[in-house]
Amino acid sequence: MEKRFDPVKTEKELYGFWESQGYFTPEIEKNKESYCIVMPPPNANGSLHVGHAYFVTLQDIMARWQRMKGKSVLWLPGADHASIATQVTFERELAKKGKTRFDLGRESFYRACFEFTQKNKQKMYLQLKQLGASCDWSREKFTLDEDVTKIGYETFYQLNKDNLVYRDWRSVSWCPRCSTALSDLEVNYKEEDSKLWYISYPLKGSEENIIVATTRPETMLGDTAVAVNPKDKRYKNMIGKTVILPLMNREIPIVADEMVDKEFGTGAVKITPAHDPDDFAVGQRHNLEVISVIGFDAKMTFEAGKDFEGLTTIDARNKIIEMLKSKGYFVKEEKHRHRVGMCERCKTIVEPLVSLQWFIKMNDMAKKASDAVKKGEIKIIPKRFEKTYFNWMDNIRDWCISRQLWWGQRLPIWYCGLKGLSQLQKALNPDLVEKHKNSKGCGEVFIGDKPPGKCPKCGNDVYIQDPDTFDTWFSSGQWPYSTLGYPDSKDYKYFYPTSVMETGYEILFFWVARMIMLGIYRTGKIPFKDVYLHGLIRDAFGQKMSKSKPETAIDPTDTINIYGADALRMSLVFGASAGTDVIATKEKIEGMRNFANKIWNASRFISLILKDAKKFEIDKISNHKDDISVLKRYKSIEVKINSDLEKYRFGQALEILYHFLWDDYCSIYIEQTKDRREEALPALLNVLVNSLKLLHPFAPFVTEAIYQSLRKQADPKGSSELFKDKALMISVWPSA
RNA sequence: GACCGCCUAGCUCAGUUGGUAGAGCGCUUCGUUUACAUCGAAGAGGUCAGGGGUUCAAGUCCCUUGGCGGUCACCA
Repeated sequence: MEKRFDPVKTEKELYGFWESQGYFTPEIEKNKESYCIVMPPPNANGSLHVGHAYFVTLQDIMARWQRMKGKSVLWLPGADHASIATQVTFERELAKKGKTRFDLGRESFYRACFEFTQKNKQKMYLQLKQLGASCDWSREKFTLDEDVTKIGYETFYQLNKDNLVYRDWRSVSWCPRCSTALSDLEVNYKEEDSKLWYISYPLKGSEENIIVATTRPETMLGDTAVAVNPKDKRYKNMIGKTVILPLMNREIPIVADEMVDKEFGTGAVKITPAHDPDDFAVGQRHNLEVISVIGFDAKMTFEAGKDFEGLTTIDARNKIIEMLKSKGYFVKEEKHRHRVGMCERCKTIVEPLVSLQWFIKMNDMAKKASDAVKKGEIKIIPKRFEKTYFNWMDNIRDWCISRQLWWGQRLPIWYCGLKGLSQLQKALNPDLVEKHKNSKGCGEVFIGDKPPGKCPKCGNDVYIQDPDTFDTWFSSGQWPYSTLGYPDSKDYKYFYPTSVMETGYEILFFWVARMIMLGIYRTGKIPFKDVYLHGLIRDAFGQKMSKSKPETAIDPTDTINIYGADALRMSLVFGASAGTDVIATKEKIEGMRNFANKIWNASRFISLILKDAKKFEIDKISNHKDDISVLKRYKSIEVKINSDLEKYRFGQALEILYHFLWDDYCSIYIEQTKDRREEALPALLNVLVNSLKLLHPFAPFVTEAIYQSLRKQADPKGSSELFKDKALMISVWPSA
């Protein structure tokens, strides 16, 4: 054995050995218990960062541990096309070349994205292998694979059959940069110092006026009412009257609505149904007209009038305030802090706009998903997240699933002729409009793989597919059963429901909640029994690690090339606990590299004894008090580690091993045996090998390397109990 | 505003059902013969944020105050 453990030299070889032996591929054996983790598919739009390394480590720990415990373990790897995230990333690449997606056109853009993701996918898979991920590559899936897509579409058809799919006008958050609608979850809010402007709206045929307060004066051009609280005495006699909208000279009513807070501003609110979700709701209750003065490019529209058309919202705001001042409608302004929504992916300020979108009704699904956790069928670890989960489920809103993106799974929705497309869709897809400009048709909607040959209503034979794509979480939300080949495959029948979903707490709603809802809906069963949520990886300053700060960022591949995968893995798990963030530093990685080397050297010492030993039986441990004692101490940590692993306390288990091996085994026991080496050899070997087994899930490479080397030297034929297995990875887990 | 979490050694954090305060890194002193300097030996360093309560016993359970962070929410 070399004086130092050289991870770079050994790791690749060992991974190849495991893989070639087929250790990662489980057998489906009826009398063997199954254990399955479906890997959260990383977005195929870049390479893996330490956050990924963390989840890989945690899942690999579970997979290797359960495999050694004798279960038939499937850890299924995959990658996500990540619709919006990838489109944004790829468009940034294009922008560097001075191009937009429109320069490529939809088809070549899609093709280019596809190639981009395939390339990234290969890179990521290589990184997963470097990390030692014991996943079954023969079952690898991509969210756009034909079989996966098919299962996803079928779910949509079933939802449609169950009347859970509908298309409706709604105020949705619109990202002008991505030019797509977003779901509520895809909008992040930021507090901003702004102002509250007070504007006077004159009452028709009267000297009186009503003063409204607004944070967005530019939307006043689209006002179609003023609302007051019905209980507000100040305005009681104004309800039902008409005001003249300044600058536009439009007559709009004063309506009463409970939504208005008497205490805020003047207690009178301007209502712009087109550009505010609350106002839209008021508009629906009072049958108000929707006038869109801000377009999908975040500029003022024709409806805003010729003074403003084409201006950005900011320019329009300034101009409006000027004009209000000069015409005497401006009352005052106050400092005000309020929240603006930003696109989760590209950070552009979103615009609430009314548009026609597809939705899925969520109430029933949410109820069942909530119950599954309440009844304990699904356990969330750590438990405190259950409350967060219930909170969200109890206030669920319908899910806007249509995105005006090019990269993604196209909606399997067809319209008879151009008439079915919304104004928005026509504006965003001029090619499509041009191609079908002479089409007839009644706009009839068909949902399915292929439209009927002729429209049953009007007889027209040209159906046009909806140009929109699915929210990316619609496909990943079905991951546990779509990857396993629902409903007929052997895999599905054997491995579903899966054992544990290990993922980050930040996607509890985005993903975990959706998987539970869709899983129960489609399969009638929960998709997984346990949910283990890990925290974020932060840098030495407690900041979220990012590539823009290379001095503290830790790149998994670079780290592995210097310190080895085991060191990186252990550094992420050591001292960590579920749901809490982890700080990754070079020092910690070095510490773990030192630990790996420490065990290596202890083993080298034993290897040297082995070389000189004449007669000894591996399985025959002496009666010497030190030998008896070390076995006892080993046994006690074995019990603790088993109990910690059962409770998902990986950090704790690793700490115990660290101290047992370093302080107890090396510093105390090995020192005790130095003058009776041969006699102590069986005990030295026994405790070491069993400790290596316990450590293997955390540090698969060093432990396997040592095992292979000792076995080769001591018992190459595997005739002893201790070395009977060809590899540590498939040896039997020590448990009392 | 609601909910959740955090405040433990200089730094970063563990601490399972309440039972004598822990780790890593850093720091101090010493150590080059036989596994390992990616090491060894010895050591310093904490009223577990403040206050109150339950208990034979509280970092751990309850109440409360303060600071920090997160998530959710339609206040124009």
